[in-house]
Amino acid sequence: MGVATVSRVLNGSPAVRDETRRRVLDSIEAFGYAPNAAARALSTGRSLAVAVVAPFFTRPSVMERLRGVSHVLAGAGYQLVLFDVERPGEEADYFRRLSAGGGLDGLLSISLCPADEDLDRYADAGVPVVLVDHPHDTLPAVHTDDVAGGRLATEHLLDLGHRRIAFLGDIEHNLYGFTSSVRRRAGYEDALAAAGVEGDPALVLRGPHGREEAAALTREALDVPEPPTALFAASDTQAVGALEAAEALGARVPGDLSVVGYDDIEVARHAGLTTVAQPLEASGAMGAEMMLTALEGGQIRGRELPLELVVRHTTGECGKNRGRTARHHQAWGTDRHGQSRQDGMRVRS
Amino acid sequence: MGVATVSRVLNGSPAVRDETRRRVLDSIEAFGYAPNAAARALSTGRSLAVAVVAPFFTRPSVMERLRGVSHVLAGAGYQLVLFDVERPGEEADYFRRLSAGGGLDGLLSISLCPADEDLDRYADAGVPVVLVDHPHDTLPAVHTDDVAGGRLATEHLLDLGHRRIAFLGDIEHNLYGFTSSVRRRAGYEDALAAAGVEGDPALVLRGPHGREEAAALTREALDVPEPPTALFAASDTQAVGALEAAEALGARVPGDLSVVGYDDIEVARHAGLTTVAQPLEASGAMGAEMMLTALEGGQIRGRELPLELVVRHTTGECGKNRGRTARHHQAWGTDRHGQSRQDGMRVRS
DNA sequence: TGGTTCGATGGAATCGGTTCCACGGAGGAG
DNA sequence: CTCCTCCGTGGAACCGATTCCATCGAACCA
Repeated sequence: MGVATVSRVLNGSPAVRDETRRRVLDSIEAFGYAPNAAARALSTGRSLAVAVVAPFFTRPSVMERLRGVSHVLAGAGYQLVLFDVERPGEEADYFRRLSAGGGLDGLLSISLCPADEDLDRYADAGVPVVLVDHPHDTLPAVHTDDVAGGRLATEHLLDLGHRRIAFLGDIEHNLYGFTSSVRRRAGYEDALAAAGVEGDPALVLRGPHGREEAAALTREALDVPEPPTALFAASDTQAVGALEAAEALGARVPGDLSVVGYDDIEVARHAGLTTVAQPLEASGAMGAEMMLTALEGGQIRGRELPLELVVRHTTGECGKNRGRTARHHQAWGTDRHGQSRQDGMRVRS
Repeated sequence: MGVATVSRVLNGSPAVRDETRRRVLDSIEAFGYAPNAAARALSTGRSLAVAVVAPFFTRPSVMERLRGVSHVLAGAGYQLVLFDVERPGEEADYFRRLSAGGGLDGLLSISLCPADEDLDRYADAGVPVVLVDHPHDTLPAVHTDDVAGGRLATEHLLDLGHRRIAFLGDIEHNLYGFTSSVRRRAGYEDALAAAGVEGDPALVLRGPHGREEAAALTREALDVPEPPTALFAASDTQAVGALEAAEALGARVPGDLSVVGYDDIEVARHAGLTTVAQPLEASGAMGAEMMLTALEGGQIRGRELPLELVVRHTTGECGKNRGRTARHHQAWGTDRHGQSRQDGMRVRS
């Protein structure tokens, strides 16, 4: 039994007699032999591992995407190497190091994008790059139409009769390079303009991403003579912060303030939040599928996923002071009235 | 410039003249050279990667532990290879495959434990194994005293005058091999016995882990002539399910039902849940530190982390029908009364 | 000035696979 | 019967690092 034959058996080559194959497998069993992954990687030039870079713990939505990625990669026998971006700027480090021969077969980036310089190096090295939740001109990306999403949310509020609608989002040039908030705001302004509502700069709130920060901004915005009657937050996390602020000020939701979020993360379902839903887990799964195709040498193109407005219990008609205080809406699961809290009415974009 | 010199420069060997080092670095820059990770791994026998196996998405507490692991490993320049256990039994597959030369330097298992057979193979291969959230006789493990935690929670309820105290936990022999629920229940029974309260089998609720399942069990348990006045859940997820059930039946929390959870995951802070807190992120970090020590050839021993009872707003004195309906407590952040919802009173174990 | 030591450097073996290529034997055709 | 083909198998080169060991030169001491 030469090494070549053993290798052929291990790799399922058909050019081995059945009897030989059996003999080899028996010996492998007897010796307790296990192939060395590093040697195989060196020889084949493929490590069967994909790097996944993202701010996993900073943004809950990213976790749900990761779940889809993990499922698909594991199913295909690929290893998932996790690079968590804890602080802004850290991702640049990862991207640089990975482009310098990290030994990974592919790079999947969630909500972030490598610098052009690094992208060139990936291209030179033949390492495919797939983006999830970040549009790109040349790279294959799984994304949604943030502008349409912003419009969808704002139109919903306009339809309910609201005219003083606040926007709550991220700082425009944040250090992570997140850009979705900017586009969602563009959709918000499109919708306002289309409805002939003049935008009020005082109603555009922006700050670092986070529940607390969002709550602080909302408290300020509500504590004025003529507060907004509705608010569109560029993420569910920020929307939840807004709900918290409304509660703190004794404002009823949706009676005094209607709130729409974005993403439909798990907490939105629990909070009964009306929100723009995008398929989070599916986006990760799709990104991973694209990565697999690219790794097999196939051609891939970016894909856009659909958005859906999920109407739950934090939005209502303007002026009707029905509704309870905000905290009443932060209830779990189904209520006694038969209707499920988990799923509200769904409206396709 | 021989290959040996280049290698020495890359590995920071002092046996290189400064001028030579500079010349080598210049050439590396000029050629855009990047070392091959697989070749290095083959040559050194170390891949600088650690496998982390856990049911990440099934249990929120595991995510928080992962965060600690990720931070420490990244800081030490190790790669984190994620193996998510989606379905019971899947972990056995992973453990087997990894023991068969996965090419990883170490194995860190969260809430799960490999079979003895696989452990033997890891030992033979010289691959260190560290357990987090799972006690073990021989393996180094980061764990807490679940029995003491169960006692802590139950004593709190007893101190408040409760006598009919229900326990809500996992099926004893669940397919994942989780055992913490069993030990927490032991602490619960210890505390009852010590207080001279006779246990009632009808008050011991067990089912598959999950919010919905917990809610269903609690609904049944409350819908009897003489329902329990308090409930200790073996996890926050289950406790939240119990809160949901209480709300559905119109039971006030803590007026009609006091609820204590376990873990202190993020949702517990938001729900104002009284719970037994354990340092989740720190447990992951500690496990990773231990792994690093083992990888450097050091000796490591298991460590026990402290528990703490965090009293928030879901527990109150027995018989006092104060309190609002359950949903009132599911509020975010701080309220207007000055006291922070995030942190309740803390009681050391 | 010659010999010795020490530090810097380069050549070559090594890790453990995959795969090209050569070889041997069996079977079919002329 | 001989030749050719084809299939199964084994030897050896190769992937790209690390590292042992030999070599070379300079410095130091006698």
